Amino acid sequence: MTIDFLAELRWRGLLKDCTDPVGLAKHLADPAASPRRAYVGFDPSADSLTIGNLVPIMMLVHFARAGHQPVVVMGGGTGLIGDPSGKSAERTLMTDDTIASHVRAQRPIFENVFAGAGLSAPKIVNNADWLTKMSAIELLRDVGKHFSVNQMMAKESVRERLHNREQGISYTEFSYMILQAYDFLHLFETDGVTIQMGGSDQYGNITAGADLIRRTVERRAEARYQAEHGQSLDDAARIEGAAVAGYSERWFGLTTPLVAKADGGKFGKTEEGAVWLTGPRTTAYAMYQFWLNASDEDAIKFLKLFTLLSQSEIESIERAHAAEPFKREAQKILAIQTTTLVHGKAEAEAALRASQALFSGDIAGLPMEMLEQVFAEVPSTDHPCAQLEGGIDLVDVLIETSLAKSKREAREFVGNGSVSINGSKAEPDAKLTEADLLHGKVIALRRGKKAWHLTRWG
RNA sequence: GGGCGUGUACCCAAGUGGCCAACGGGGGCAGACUGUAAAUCUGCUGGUAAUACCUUCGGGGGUUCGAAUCCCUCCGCGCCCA
Repeated sequence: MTIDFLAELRWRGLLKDCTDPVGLAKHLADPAASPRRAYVGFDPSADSLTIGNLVPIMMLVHFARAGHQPVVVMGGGTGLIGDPSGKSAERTLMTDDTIASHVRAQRPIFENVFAGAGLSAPKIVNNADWLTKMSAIELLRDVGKHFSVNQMMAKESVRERLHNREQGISYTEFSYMILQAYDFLHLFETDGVTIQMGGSDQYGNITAGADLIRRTVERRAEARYQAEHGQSLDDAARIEGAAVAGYSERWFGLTTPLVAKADGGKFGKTEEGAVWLTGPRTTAYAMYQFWLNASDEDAIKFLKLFTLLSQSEIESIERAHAAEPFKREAQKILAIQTTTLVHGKAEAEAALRASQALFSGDIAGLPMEMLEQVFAEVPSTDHPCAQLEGGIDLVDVLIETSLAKSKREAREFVGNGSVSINGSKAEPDAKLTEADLLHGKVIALRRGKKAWHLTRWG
Protein backbone atom coordinates (compact mmCIF):
# COMPACT_ATOMS: atom_id res chain seq x y z
CA MET A 1 0.00 0.00 0.00
CA THR A 2 2.84 2.39 0.71
CA ILE A 3 3.82 4.42 -2.30
CA ASP A 4 6.66 6.77 -3.13
CA PHE A 5 4.96 10.10 -2.73
CA LEU A 6 7.02 12.22 -5.12
CA ALA A 7 7.28 9.53 -7.79
CA GLU A 8 3.52 9.07 -7.56
CA LEU A 9 2.85 12.77 -8.01
CA ARG A 10 5.21 12.92 -10.97
CA TRP A 11 3.70 10.21 -13.10
CA ARG A 12 0.24 11.47 -12.32
CA GLY A 13 1.13 14.96 -13.39
CA LEU A 14 0.23 16.34 -9.98
CA LEU A 15 3.54 18.06 -9.34
CA LYS A 16 4.37 21.52 -10.60
CA ASP A 17 6.84 23.30 -8.37
CA CYS A 18 8.83 22.11 -5.41
CA THR A 19 11.10 24.31 -3.35
CA ASP A 20 13.69 21.54 -3.09
CA PRO A 21 12.85 18.21 -4.76
CA VAL A 22 16.05 16.46 -3.76
CA GLY A 23 15.86 17.59 -0.17
CA LEU A 24 12.20 16.67 0.05
CA ALA A 25 12.82 13.17 -1.26
CA LYS A 26 15.37 12.63 1.50
CA HIS A 27 13.11 14.28 4.02
CA LEU A 28 10.28 11.88 3.24
CA ALA A 29 12.49 8.82 3.04
CA ASP A 30 13.97 9.19 6.51
CA PRO A 31 12.47 6.28 8.45
CA ALA A 32 13.44 7.75 11.80
CA ALA A 33 11.37 10.85 11.21
CA SER A 34 8.37 9.17 9.59
CA PRO A 35 5.54 9.94 9.31
CA ARG A 36 5.99 13.43 8.03
CA ARG A 37 3.21 15.98 8.05
CA ALA A 38 2.04 18.15 5.18
CA TYR A 39 -0.84 20.57 4.95
CA VAL A 40 -3.00 22.30 2.42
CA GLY A 41 -5.06 25.36 3.23
CA PHE A 42 -8.62 25.78 1.94
CA ASP A 43 -10.48 29.03 1.55
CA PRO A 44 -13.98 29.18 3.05
CA SER A 45 -15.29 31.80 0.66
CA ALA A 46 -18.15 29.45 -0.23
CA ASP A 47 -20.05 26.72 1.61
CA SER A 48 -18.48 24.10 -0.63
CA LEU A 49 -15.35 23.47 -2.67
CA THR A 50 -15.11 23.00 -6.40
CA ILE A 51 -13.64 20.28 -8.48
CA GLY A 52 -10.52 22.43 -8.88
CA ASN A 53 -9.90 22.03 -5.17
CA LEU A 54 -9.96 18.30 -5.68
CA VAL A 55 -6.44 18.50 -7.09
CA PRO A 56 -4.72 19.53 -3.84
CA ILE A 57 -7.06 17.20 -1.96
CA MET A 58 -5.76 14.33 -4.09
CA MET A 59 -2.27 15.45 -3.19
CA LEU A 60 -3.13 14.98 0.47
CA VAL A 61 -4.65 11.61 -0.29
CA HIS A 62 -1.46 10.44 -1.98
CA PHE A 63 0.52 11.81 0.93
CA ALA A 64 -1.51 9.64 3.27
CA ARG A 65 -1.14 6.63 0.98
CA ALA A 66 2.60 7.14 1.21
CA GLY A 67 2.33 6.57 4.92
CA HIS A 68 2.49 10.19 6.00
CA GLN A 69 0.02 12.39 7.81
CA PRO A 70 -1.98 14.95 5.88
CA VAL A 71 -3.37 18.01 7.62
CA VAL A 72 -6.23 20.08 6.28
CA VAL A 73 -6.22 23.72 7.27
CA MET A 74 -9.59 25.40 7.01
CA GLY A 75 -9.10 29.12 6.49
CA GLY A 76 -11.56 30.27 9.15
CA GLY A 77 -9.13 33.01 10.09
CA THR A 78 -7.56 33.92 6.76
CA GLY A 79 -11.02 33.85 5.19
CA LEU A 80 -11.92 36.84 7.33
CA ILE A 81 -9.27 38.79 5.43
CA GLY A 82 -9.44 37.42 1.87
CA ASP A 83 -6.66 36.21 -0.39
CA PRO A 84 -5.89 38.74 -3.14
CA SER A 85 -4.26 36.02 -5.29
CA GLY A 86 -5.92 35.82 -8.65
CA LYS A 87 -8.56 38.37 -7.70
CA SER A 88 -8.80 41.50 -9.77
CA ALA A 89 -10.91 43.35 -7.25
CA GLU A 90 -11.02 43.90 -3.53
CA ARG A 91 -13.26 41.34 -1.89
CA THR A 92 -16.29 42.07 0.18
CA LEU A 93 -15.57 41.04 3.73
CA MET A 94 -17.65 38.17 5.03
CA THR A 95 -19.00 37.98 8.55
CA ASP A 96 -17.60 35.65 11.19
CA ASP A 97 -20.80 33.64 11.13
CA THR A 98 -20.73 33.17 7.39
CA ILE A 99 -17.12 32.03 7.44
CA ALA A 100 -17.74 29.69 10.34
CA SER A 101 -20.73 28.12 8.60
CA HIS A 102 -18.72 27.68 5.42
CA VAL A 103 -15.99 25.95 7.37
CA ARG A 104 -18.55 23.60 8.87
CA ALA A 105 -20.04 22.87 5.46
CA GLN A 106 -16.68 22.12 3.84
CA ARG A 107 -15.46 19.78 6.51
CA PRO A 108 -17.35 16.66 5.36
CA ILE A 109 -15.83 16.94 1.90
CA PHE A 110 -12.43 15.92 3.22
CA GLU A 111 -13.86 13.17 5.36
CA ASN A 112 -15.82 11.79 2.40
CA VAL A 113 -12.96 11.82 -0.07
CA PHE A 114 -10.60 10.17 2.37
CA ALA A 115 -13.22 7.58 3.20
CA GLY A 116 -13.77 7.05 -0.52
CA ALA A 117 -10.03 6.45 -0.87
CA GLY A 118 -10.16 3.89 1.91
CA LEU A 119 -8.20 6.08 4.30
CA SER A 120 -8.95 7.35 7.76
CA ALA A 121 -9.99 10.99 8.02
CA PRO A 122 -7.19 13.53 7.89
CA LYS A 123 -6.46 15.89 10.73
CA ILE A 124 -8.50 19.02 10.18
CA VAL A 125 -7.65 22.28 11.89
CA ASN A 126 -9.00 25.80 11.58
CA ASN A 127 -6.58 28.69 11.44
CA ALA A 128 -9.13 30.87 13.21
CA ASP A 129 -8.06 28.95 16.32
CA TRP A 130 -4.68 30.66 16.39
CA LEU A 131 -5.07 33.70 14.14
CA THR A 132 -7.98 35.24 16.01
CA LYS A 133 -6.11 34.97 19.28
CA MET A 134 -3.14 36.92 18.07
CA SER A 135 -2.83 40.55 19.10
CA ALA A 136 -2.04 43.30 16.65
CA ILE A 137 1.25 44.02 18.38
CA GLU A 138 2.25 40.36 18.31
CA LEU A 139 1.47 40.17 14.62
CA LEU A 140 3.49 43.26 13.80
CA ARG A 141 6.46 42.49 16.06
CA ASP A 142 6.79 38.72 15.76
CA VAL A 143 5.61 38.17 12.24
CA GLY A 144 5.56 41.44 10.34
CA LYS A 145 9.14 42.23 11.22
CA HIS A 146 10.29 39.35 9.05
CA PHE A 147 8.60 40.62 5.92
CA SER A 148 9.98 43.16 3.53
CA VAL A 149 7.35 45.38 2.02
CA ASN A 150 9.59 45.70 -1.02
CA GLN A 151 9.38 41.95 -1.55
CA MET A 152 5.69 41.75 -0.81
CA MET A 153 4.99 44.39 -3.42
CA ALA A 154 6.89 42.34 -5.96
CA LYS A 155 4.63 39.31 -5.49
CA GLU A 156 2.41 38.64 -8.45
CA SER A 157 -0.86 38.78 -6.53
CA VAL A 158 -0.08 42.21 -5.12
CA ARG A 159 1.75 43.73 -8.05
CA GLU A 160 -1.17 43.39 -10.38
CA ARG A 161 -3.44 45.22 -8.02
CA LEU A 162 -0.89 47.92 -7.28
CA HIS A 163 -0.71 48.80 -10.93
CA ASN A 164 -4.42 48.73 -11.41
CA ARG A 165 -5.79 52.26 -11.24
CA GLU A 166 -9.38 51.15 -10.85
CA GLN A 167 -9.04 48.70 -8.05
CA GLY A 168 -5.94 49.14 -5.97
CA ILE A 169 -5.53 46.98 -2.90
CA SER A 170 -6.39 47.63 0.71
CA TYR A 171 -3.96 47.23 3.56
CA THR A 172 -6.11 44.35 4.72
CA GLU A 173 -5.63 42.22 1.63
CA PHE A 174 -2.05 43.34 1.26
CA SER A 175 -1.41 41.74 4.66
CA TYR A 176 -3.06 38.46 3.75
CA MET A 177 0.22 36.83 2.83
CA ILE A 178 1.61 37.44 6.28
CA LEU A 179 -1.24 35.53 7.87
CA GLN A 180 -0.91 32.57 5.56
CA ALA A 181 2.84 32.55 6.09
CA TYR A 182 2.23 32.55 9.79
CA ASP A 183 0.01 29.48 9.45
CA PHE A 184 2.97 27.53 8.14
CA LEU A 185 5.20 28.73 10.96
CA HIS A 186 2.55 27.92 13.55
CA LEU A 187 1.95 24.42 12.20
CA PHE A 188 5.68 23.85 11.91
CA GLU A 189 6.25 24.76 15.52
CA THR A 190 3.19 23.24 17.16
CA ASP A 191 2.39 20.22 15.00
CA GLY A 192 5.67 19.38 13.33
CA VAL A 193 4.25 20.09 9.90
CA THR A 194 7.16 20.50 7.52
CA ILE A 195 5.48 20.69 4.13
CA GLN A 196 2.92 23.02 2.65
CA MET A 197 1.18 22.07 -0.56
CA GLY A 198 -1.35 23.86 -2.73
CA GLY A 199 -2.32 24.99 -6.20
CA SER A 200 0.34 26.72 -8.26
CA ASP A 201 -1.40 30.05 -7.67
CA GLN A 202 -0.42 29.62 -4.04
CA TYR A 203 3.30 29.33 -4.69
CA GLY A 204 3.96 32.90 -3.59
CA ASN A 205 2.12 32.41 -0.33
CA ILE A 206 3.80 29.07 0.26
CA THR A 207 7.29 30.39 -0.21
CA ALA A 208 6.43 33.35 2.01
CA GLY A 209 5.67 30.83 4.75
CA ALA A 210 8.90 28.98 4.12
CA ASP A 211 10.81 32.26 4.28
CA LEU A 212 9.18 33.13 7.56
CA ILE A 213 10.20 29.81 9.05
CA ARG A 214 13.73 30.26 7.88
CA ARG A 215 13.95 33.69 9.40
CA THR A 216 12.66 32.61 12.77
CA VAL A 217 13.29 28.94 13.37
CA GLU A 218 16.49 28.56 11.49
CA ARG A 219 18.05 31.60 13.03
CA ARG A 220 17.20 30.20 16.39
CA ALA A 221 18.90 26.91 15.46
CA GLU A 222 21.91 28.73 14.16
CA ALA A 223 22.20 30.77 17.30
CA ARG A 224 22.03 27.61 19.36
CA TYR A 225 24.68 25.93 17.25
CA GLN A 226 26.92 28.93 17.50
CA ALA A 227 26.49 29.06 21.25
CA GLU A 228 27.37 25.41 21.63
CA HIS A 229 30.16 25.14 19.09
CA GLY A 230 31.52 28.64 18.85
CA GLN A 231 31.26 28.64 15.07
CA SER A 232 28.58 29.44 12.54
CA LEU A 233 26.51 26.96 10.60
CA ASP A 234 27.07 27.44 6.88
CA ASP A 235 24.69 26.60 4.11
CA ALA A 236 26.26 23.29 3.14
CA ALA A 237 26.19 22.07 6.68
CA ARG A 238 22.65 23.28 7.07
CA ILE A 239 21.41 21.14 4.27
CA GLU A 240 23.52 18.03 4.66
CA GLY A 241 24.52 17.65 8.22
CA ALA A 242 22.81 20.04 10.54
CA ALA A 243 19.40 18.49 10.21
CA VAL A 244 20.81 15.23 11.41
CA ALA A 245 22.63 17.00 14.19
CA GLY A 246 19.32 18.50 15.27
CA TYR A 247 20.32 22.08 14.79
CA SER A 248 18.28 22.77 11.77
CA GLU A 249 15.06 21.50 10.42
CA ARG A 250 13.75 21.50 6.91
CA TRP A 251 10.56 22.77 5.38
CA PHE A 252 9.24 22.42 1.89
CA GLY A 253 6.62 23.75 -0.42
CA LEU A 254 5.12 22.04 -3.41
CA THR A 255 2.35 22.92 -5.78
CA THR A 256 0.00 21.22 -8.18
CA PRO A 257 -0.37 22.43 -11.75
CA LEU A 258 -3.42 24.33 -12.83
CA VAL A 259 -5.64 21.84 -14.58
CA ALA A 260 -6.39 22.92 -18.14
CA LYS A 261 -8.62 21.25 -20.67
CA ALA A 262 -7.23 20.17 -24.01
CA ASP A 263 -9.47 22.61 -25.85
CA GLY A 264 -8.15 25.47 -23.75
CA GLY A 265 -11.42 25.90 -21.88
CA LYS A 266 -11.55 26.45 -18.18
CA PHE A 267 -11.59 23.22 -16.21
CA GLY A 268 -14.45 22.54 -13.86
CA LYS A 269 -17.09 24.69 -15.51
CA THR A 270 -20.31 23.62 -17.16
CA GLU A 271 -23.23 25.62 -18.52
CA GLU A 272 -24.65 25.56 -15.02
CA GLY A 273 -21.48 27.02 -13.54
CA ALA A 274 -18.79 25.49 -11.41
CA VAL A 275 -18.80 21.82 -10.51
CA TRP A 276 -18.95 21.56 -6.73
CA LEU A 277 -18.01 18.77 -4.41
CA THR A 278 -21.18 18.68 -2.32
CA GLY A 279 -24.60 17.36 -3.21
CA PRO A 280 -26.67 20.45 -2.54
CA ARG A 281 -24.70 22.41 -5.13
CA THR A 282 -23.78 19.73 -7.64
CA THR A 283 -25.57 16.40 -7.51
CA ALA A 284 -23.73 13.13 -7.88
CA TYR A 285 -25.53 12.76 -11.20
CA ALA A 286 -24.31 16.15 -12.45
CA MET A 287 -20.78 15.32 -11.40
CA TYR A 288 -20.96 11.93 -13.06
CA GLN A 289 -22.11 13.62 -16.26
CA PHE A 290 -19.34 16.18 -16.00
CA TRP A 291 -16.66 13.51 -16.02
CA LEU A 292 -18.42 11.42 -18.62
CA ASN A 293 -18.30 14.38 -20.98
CA ALA A 294 -14.54 14.77 -20.72
CA SER A 295 -12.86 14.89 -24.10
CA ASP A 296 -10.70 12.00 -25.27
CA GLU A 297 -7.49 13.93 -24.66
CA ASP A 298 -8.52 14.91 -21.17
CA ALA A 299 -9.95 11.60 -20.00
CA ILE A 300 -6.61 9.85 -19.50
CA LYS A 301 -5.09 12.90 -17.88
CA PHE A 302 -8.02 13.12 -15.49
CA LEU A 303 -7.76 9.44 -14.63
CA LYS A 304 -4.24 10.13 -13.43
CA LEU A 305 -5.16 13.27 -11.55
CA PHE A 306 -8.44 12.28 -9.97
CA THR A 307 -8.52 8.53 -9.46
CA LEU A 308 -6.39 6.14 -7.45
CA LEU A 309 -6.04 3.62 -10.25
CA SER A 310 -2.48 2.40 -10.69
CA GLN A 311 -0.19 3.38 -13.49
CA SER A 312 -0.55 -0.01 -15.19
CA GLU A 313 -4.33 0.07 -14.88
CA ILE A 314 -4.47 3.49 -16.45
CA GLU A 315 -2.10 2.46 -19.23
CA SER A 316 -4.29 -0.47 -20.10
CA ILE A 317 -7.36 1.78 -20.15
CA GLU A 318 -5.45 4.15 -22.39
CA ARG A 319 -4.68 1.35 -24.86
CA ALA A 320 -8.26 0.14 -24.89
CA HIS A 321 -9.47 3.68 -25.35
CA ALA A 322 -7.10 4.38 -28.22
CA ALA A 323 -8.29 1.21 -29.98
CA GLU A 324 -11.99 1.87 -29.55
CA PRO A 325 -12.55 5.51 -28.58
CA PHE A 326 -16.25 5.37 -29.40
CA LYS A 327 -16.82 3.03 -26.48
CA ARG A 328 -15.63 5.80 -24.17
CA GLU A 329 -14.32 3.36 -21.62
CA ALA A 330 -11.92 5.95 -20.24
CA GLN A 331 -14.70 8.44 -19.57
CA LYS A 332 -16.94 5.80 -18.03
CA ILE A 333 -14.26 4.61 -15.66
CA LEU A 334 -13.27 8.16 -14.85
CA ALA A 335 -16.87 9.10 -14.07
CA ILE A 336 -17.65 6.19 -11.79
CA GLN A 337 -14.32 6.33 -9.99
CA THR A 338 -14.31 10.03 -9.23
CA THR A 339 -17.99 10.20 -8.38
CA THR A 340 -17.50 7.31 -5.98
CA LEU A 341 -14.56 9.07 -4.40
CA VAL A 342 -16.51 12.24 -3.74
CA HIS A 343 -20.07 11.02 -3.21
CA GLY A 344 -19.63 7.41 -2.16
CA LYS A 345 -20.46 4.13 -3.84
CA ALA A 346 -24.24 4.18 -3.46
CA GLU A 347 -24.73 7.65 -4.93
CA ALA A 348 -22.27 7.04 -7.72
CA GLU A 349 -24.06 3.88 -8.77
CA ALA A 350 -27.39 5.66 -8.69
CA ALA A 351 -25.88 8.33 -10.93
CA LEU A 352 -24.68 5.64 -13.30
CA ARG A 353 -28.12 4.02 -13.45
CA ALA A 354 -29.80 7.37 -13.93
CA SER A 355 -27.41 8.20 -16.76
CA GLN A 356 -28.10 4.94 -18.52
CA ALA A 357 -31.86 5.34 -18.24
CA LEU A 358 -31.92 9.00 -19.25
CA PHE A 359 -29.65 8.69 -22.24
CA SER A 360 -31.23 5.57 -23.63
CA GLY A 361 -34.47 7.55 -23.40
CA ASP A 362 -36.15 4.33 -22.41
CA ILE A 363 -37.94 5.48 -19.33
CA ALA A 364 -41.57 4.78 -20.14
CA GLY A 365 -41.32 1.18 -18.99
CA LEU A 366 -39.55 1.83 -15.71
CA PRO A 367 -41.31 0.99 -12.45
CA MET A 368 -42.28 4.00 -10.33
CA GLU A 369 -39.65 3.33 -7.72
CA MET A 370 -36.89 3.29 -10.30
CA LEU A 371 -38.32 6.35 -11.96
CA GLU A 372 -38.23 8.30 -8.71
CA GLN A 373 -34.61 7.34 -8.25
CA VAL A 374 -33.56 8.28 -11.73
CA PHE A 375 -35.37 11.59 -11.65
CA ALA A 376 -34.21 12.49 -8.19
CA GLU A 377 -31.31 14.15 -9.96
CA VAL A 378 -33.43 16.10 -12.38
CA PRO A 379 -35.36 19.34 -11.78
CA SER A 380 -39.08 18.94 -11.35
CA THR A 381 -42.22 21.04 -11.04
CA ASP A 382 -45.75 20.44 -9.74
CA HIS A 383 -48.80 21.03 -11.85
CA PRO A 384 -52.54 20.76 -11.20
CA CYS A 385 -53.94 17.57 -12.68
CA ALA A 386 -57.05 19.37 -13.93
CA GLN A 387 -55.04 21.00 -16.71
CA LEU A 388 -54.62 17.63 -18.37
CA GLU A 389 -58.35 17.26 -19.01
CA GLY A 390 -58.75 18.13 -22.63
CA GLY A 391 -55.02 18.52 -22.92
CA ILE A 392 -52.57 21.33 -22.26
CA ASP A 393 -50.25 22.74 -24.91
CA LEU A 394 -46.76 21.33 -24.67
CA VAL A 395 -45.43 24.79 -25.51
CA ASP A 396 -46.96 26.24 -22.34
CA VAL A 397 -45.58 23.47 -20.18
CA LEU A 398 -42.10 23.98 -21.59
CA ILE A 399 -42.17 27.54 -20.29
CA GLU A 400 -43.50 26.52 -16.88
CA THR A 401 -40.68 24.02 -16.57
CA SER A 402 -38.20 26.63 -17.82
CA LEU A 403 -37.04 24.23 -20.49
CA ALA A 404 -37.79 27.14 -22.81
CA LYS A 405 -37.45 30.84 -22.09
CA SER A 406 -40.32 32.06 -24.25
CA LYS A 407 -43.12 30.71 -26.38
CA ARG A 408 -41.17 31.62 -29.45
CA GLU A 409 -38.28 29.47 -28.26
CA ALA A 410 -40.58 26.69 -27.13
CA ARG A 411 -42.17 26.49 -30.58
CA GLU A 412 -38.74 26.41 -32.14
CA PHE A 413 -37.67 23.49 -29.97
CA VAL A 414 -40.83 21.51 -30.62
CA GLY A 415 -40.66 22.41 -34.30
CA ASN A 416 -37.20 21.03 -34.86
CA GLY A 417 -37.91 17.90 -32.92
CA SER A 418 -35.76 18.49 -29.89
CA VAL A 419 -38.47 17.87 -27.31
CA SER A 420 -39.55 14.45 -26.21
CA ILE A 421 -42.33 13.28 -23.92
CA ASN A 422 -41.46 10.27 -21.80
CA GLY A 423 -38.65 9.48 -24.18
CA SER A 424 -40.45 9.71 -27.49
CA LYS A 425 -40.30 12.67 -29.83
CA ALA A 426 -43.12 15.20 -29.53
CA GLU A 427 -45.22 16.27 -32.51
CA PRO A 428 -45.17 20.01 -33.39
CA ASP A 429 -48.68 20.68 -32.00
CA ALA A 430 -48.51 18.18 -29.15
CA LYS A 431 -50.69 18.47 -26.08
CA LEU A 432 -50.20 16.72 -22.79
CA THR A 433 -53.12 14.62 -21.62
CA GLU A 434 -53.87 12.01 -18.97
CA ALA A 435 -52.71 9.42 -21.46
CA ASP A 436 -49.17 10.69 -21.12
CA LEU A 437 -49.01 10.16 -17.37
CA LEU A 438 -46.59 7.52 -16.16
CA HIS A 439 -48.00 5.63 -13.19
CA GLY A 440 -50.78 8.23 -13.15
CA LYS A 441 -48.46 10.84 -11.66
CA VAL A 442 -45.63 12.12 -13.74
CA ILE A 443 -44.61 13.12 -17.24
CA ALA A 444 -40.95 13.33 -18.15
CA LEU A 445 -39.90 15.95 -20.67
CA ARG A 446 -36.61 16.26 -22.41
CA ARG A 447 -35.19 19.12 -24.48
CA GLY A 448 -32.20 18.28 -26.61
CA LYS A 449 -30.05 15.41 -25.48
CA LYS A 450 -29.42 16.36 -21.91
CA ALA A 451 -32.01 18.66 -20.41
CA TRP A 452 -34.58 16.58 -18.57
CA HIS A 453 -37.42 17.83 -16.47
CA LEU A 454 -39.98 15.91 -14.47
CA THR A 455 -43.52 17.26 -14.24
CA ARG A 456 -45.64 16.01 -11.37
CA TRP A 457 -49.41 16.14 -11.70
CA GLY A 458 -51.64 16.00 -8.69
C1' G B 1 -11.20 71.96 -11.70
C1' G B 2 -10.35 72.22 -17.46
C1' G B 3 -9.98 69.75 -22.41
C1' C B 4 -10.86 65.71 -25.64
C1' G B 5 -13.04 61.11 -26.12
C1' U B 6 -16.39 57.07 -24.92
C1' G B 7 -20.97 54.16 -23.09
C1' U B 8 -25.21 49.68 -28.36
C1' A B 9 -28.09 42.94 -26.72
C1' C B 10 -24.38 37.59 -22.58
C1' C B 11 -19.17 39.60 -24.47
C1' C B 12 -16.59 42.25 -28.46
C1' A B 13 -18.31 45.48 -32.02
C1' A B 14 -20.94 48.13 -36.60
C1' G B 15 -24.68 51.72 -37.14
C1' U B 16 -24.26 58.97 -36.60
C1' G B 17 -32.34 61.30 -38.43
C1' G B 18 -36.83 57.09 -41.41
C1' C B 19 -34.84 51.11 -45.39
C1' C B 20 -33.31 49.49 -37.21
C1' A B 21 -35.45 44.68 -33.12
C1' A B 22 -30.41 47.17 -34.84
C1' C B 23 -24.40 44.44 -39.77
C1' G B 24 -20.47 41.22 -38.18
C1' G B 25 -17.62 38.10 -34.73
C1' G B 26 -17.40 35.32 -30.14
C1' G B 27 -20.23 32.70 -26.75
C1' G B 28 -24.86 30.03 -25.90
C1' C B 29 -29.14 26.87 -27.44
C1' A B 30 -31.31 23.42 -30.95
C1' G B 31 -31.11 20.16 -35.40
C1' A B 32 -28.07 16.91 -38.85
C1' C B 33 -23.68 13.73 -38.58
C1' U B 34 -21.70 11.09 -34.18
C1' G B 35 -19.52 8.28 -29.22
C1' U B 36 -23.99 12.18 -24.23
C1' A B 37 -16.81 13.61 -27.79
C1' A B 38 -14.19 16.76 -31.42
C1' A B 39 -14.64 18.82 -36.19
C1' U B 40 -18.22 20.28 -39.84
C1' C B 41 -22.97 21.96 -41.81
C1' U B 42 -27.99 24.32 -40.76
C1' G B 43 -31.36 27.20 -37.79
C1' C B 44 -32.21 30.30 -33.52
C1' U B 45 -30.08 33.76 -29.99
C1' G B 46 -36.01 41.02 -27.27
C1' G B 47 -41.49 39.71 -26.27
C1' U B 48 -46.53 38.56 -27.83
C1' A B 49 -52.95 36.90 -29.34
C1' A B 50 -47.01 37.61 -34.90
C1' U B 51 -47.60 40.00 -42.92
C1' A B 52 -48.77 43.67 -37.09
C1' C B 53 -47.98 45.54 -32.31
C1' C B 54 -45.14 46.32 -27.63
C1' U B 55 -40.31 47.03 -24.86
C1' U B 56 -34.94 48.00 -26.01
C1' C B 57 -29.00 51.23 -27.87
C1' G B 58 -25.85 54.37 -19.83
C1' G B 59 -30.28 57.51 -16.83
C1' G B 60 -33.64 61.66 -17.35
C1' G B 61 -35.51 65.63 -20.34
C1' G B 62 -36.03 68.07 -25.18
C1' U B 63 -36.09 69.04 -30.83
C1' U B 64 -38.80 66.38 -34.85
C1' C B 65 -44.22 63.78 -38.46
C1' G B 66 -40.16 60.35 -37.04
C1' A B 67 -34.23 59.49 -32.70
C1' A B 68 -29.50 54.33 -31.13
C1' U B 69 -28.37 58.63 -34.37
C1' C B 70 -29.41 65.89 -33.11
C1' C B 71 -29.64 69.22 -28.39
C1' C B 72 -29.56 69.78 -22.80
C1' U B 73 -28.48 67.49 -18.32
C1' C B 74 -26.92 63.73 -15.01
C1' C B 75 -24.09 59.17 -14.26
C1' G B 76 -19.97 55.61 -15.52
C1' C B 77 -15.32 54.91 -17.99
C1' G B 78 -10.65 56.41 -20.76
C1' C B 79 -6.71 59.74 -22.15
C1' C B 80 -4.46 64.58 -21.58
C1' C B 81 -3.80 69.28 -18.79
C1' A B 82 -4.13 71.54 -13.67
